[in-house]
Amino acid sequence: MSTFQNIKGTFDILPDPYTDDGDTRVAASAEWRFVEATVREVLERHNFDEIRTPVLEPTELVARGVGEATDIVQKEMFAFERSGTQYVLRPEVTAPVMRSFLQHHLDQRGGVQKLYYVGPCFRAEQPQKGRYRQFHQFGVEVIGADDARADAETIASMMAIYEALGIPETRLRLNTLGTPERREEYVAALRDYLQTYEDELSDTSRRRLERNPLRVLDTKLEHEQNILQGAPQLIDFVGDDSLAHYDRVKRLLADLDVDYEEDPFLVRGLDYYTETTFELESAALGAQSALAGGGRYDRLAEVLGSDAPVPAVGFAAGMERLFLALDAAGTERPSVPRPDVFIAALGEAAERWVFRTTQALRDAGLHVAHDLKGRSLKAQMKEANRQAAPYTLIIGDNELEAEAATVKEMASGEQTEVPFADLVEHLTAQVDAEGAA
RNA sequence: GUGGGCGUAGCUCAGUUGGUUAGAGCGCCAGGUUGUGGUCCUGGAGGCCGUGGGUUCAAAUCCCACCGCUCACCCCA
Repeated sequence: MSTFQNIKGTFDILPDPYTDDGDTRVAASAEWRFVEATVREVLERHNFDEIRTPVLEPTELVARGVGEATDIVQKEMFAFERSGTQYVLRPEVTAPVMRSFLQHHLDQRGGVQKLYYVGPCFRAEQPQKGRYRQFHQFGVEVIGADDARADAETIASMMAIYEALGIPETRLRLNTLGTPERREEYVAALRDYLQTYEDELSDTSRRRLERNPLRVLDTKLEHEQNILQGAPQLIDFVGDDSLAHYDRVKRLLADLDVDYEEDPFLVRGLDYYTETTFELESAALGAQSALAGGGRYDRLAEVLGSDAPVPAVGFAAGMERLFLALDAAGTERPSVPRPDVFIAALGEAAERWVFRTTQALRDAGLHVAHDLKGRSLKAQMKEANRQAAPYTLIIGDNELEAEAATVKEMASGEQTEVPFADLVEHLTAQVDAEGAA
C-alpha cells in the first residue's frame, strides 16, 4: 500500500474492471473508450462537431453563467486564486462552451453551431453512488437557433445515444419554464400559496421556500405533494409564444416517435434555463436517477456579456450514471485488447532476434507482445496464454539455425515452421483471417 | 453539515465463550518438463488484523477515541 490514495470522490480507471468499496463496478479503460466512441459516433452522425475547452475557467464565468444563487456556486466549486487570477475547475460545460462561442465568434462559421463535448467536471459535493467530485460528462450545445427544431434535435440526439448503447427503461420528462419574466411572476405566486401552508412544510421545504421556491416542487413527501396539487401551475403563467414553442417541440418529438411525459413540476437547478426543459431518468438507478438533463438557455449569452441575444439549447449527461445503467442492463462491452502474437525467446541470441522481429511485426501493424525479464520458456508460454494471444512464436537456437520460426496456434496447440522471410506476410494473413471470421 | 453501514493477504471473505506461530478460495511466483501455455500436483512469497489508547496473564476478538471508506438526506450529471 502506498502512503497515498486517490482523493475522495475521485476514482482510477484501470485496464481491468474492479469493484470499489461502495460495491460499484468501475469499468475498465477499454469500456470507457468504447462508450466514448459510441457517444462520438452517434453525435457525429447527428452532425455535431467536437469542441474542447479547458478544465480551468475563470471563477466569474461560472458564478455568472451558472448563477450566484445555485448550490454549485454557493458551495460546490473547486475554486482558488493564484497571482491575482481566480480559477475554478469547471463544474459543468455549458457556460464554458458559450464563452468559447462568443470569444471566437463561432457564429461567423455560418449557420447553426452544433457542438459536442466529452470530459471531466468537478463539484465539491458529498460523494455517493453515481455522484463524484470528479465526474465525466458529455453533452451538446446547439447555438444560434431559437426554432423548436433545435430543441427536438437536441433531445433526439440524446435519446439516440442511450438507444445505441442499449439502455432500457428510460423515462423522458418534459416541461417548459417560459421566459424568466413570467417565471418570476409564477415564483411570486407560488411563494404566496406555499406560505399559507408554511406550518405543514418540512424544514427543507421551508428553507427552499426562502431561497428558491421552485425547488419545493421537487419534494418527495406525500403530504407536501398533496399541498402542491392545489398550487398555482407554472404552465398557467407561461406566455403564448412560449406555449406555441413548447407545442412545436412536442409535435416534433411525436413525429420522431420519441416517448415523453410532461411533468409540470420539472424545474432545473441552473439559472440559465428558459423555455423547454427536460430530464432523462433511469428506473434502474436509485438515488441518482438522472442520466441526463438539459433545455433551452436563450439568456446565457447576454449574461456572459454578449450584446446580442444568442438562442441556444443543449443537454448534459453523466458518464458514471451511464455506466450504472449499462451495468443494470447487462450490456456487453469490450475488454482489454489482446495481442495478435506473443514472441517467446530461448537464449541470448534468440532474445536479440526477438527484439528486432517484434519491432518489424509492429511496424507491419501487428499487436505484438514479448517477455521483458528473461524468463523461462514455460513462464513465457504462461504469459502468452494469460494475454490470450492467438499465436505464439517460439525462437531458440534451432530456429535461428533453420532461419524459420516455430509458430504455435494456441487454441489447437498446432505448430508450424515459417521461414523468417515469410513471417510478416504469414502472420498478417493469419490475423486478418481471424479478424474476418 | 446530519444520520446508517463497513475497515483481516492483490481480490472475495472465514476467524468459536478473548487462548500457541492469524486462515481459506481465487490471483501472483517457482518447480513437476535444463524447448512449450491452458487441466492437474507440489512448494513459495505476500498481513503494523485501519490508527492510538484502555481492560486483561493474554486482544483480530471486549471498551473508548480518532482516521478512512461508503450509502443516504440536501442538490444534481
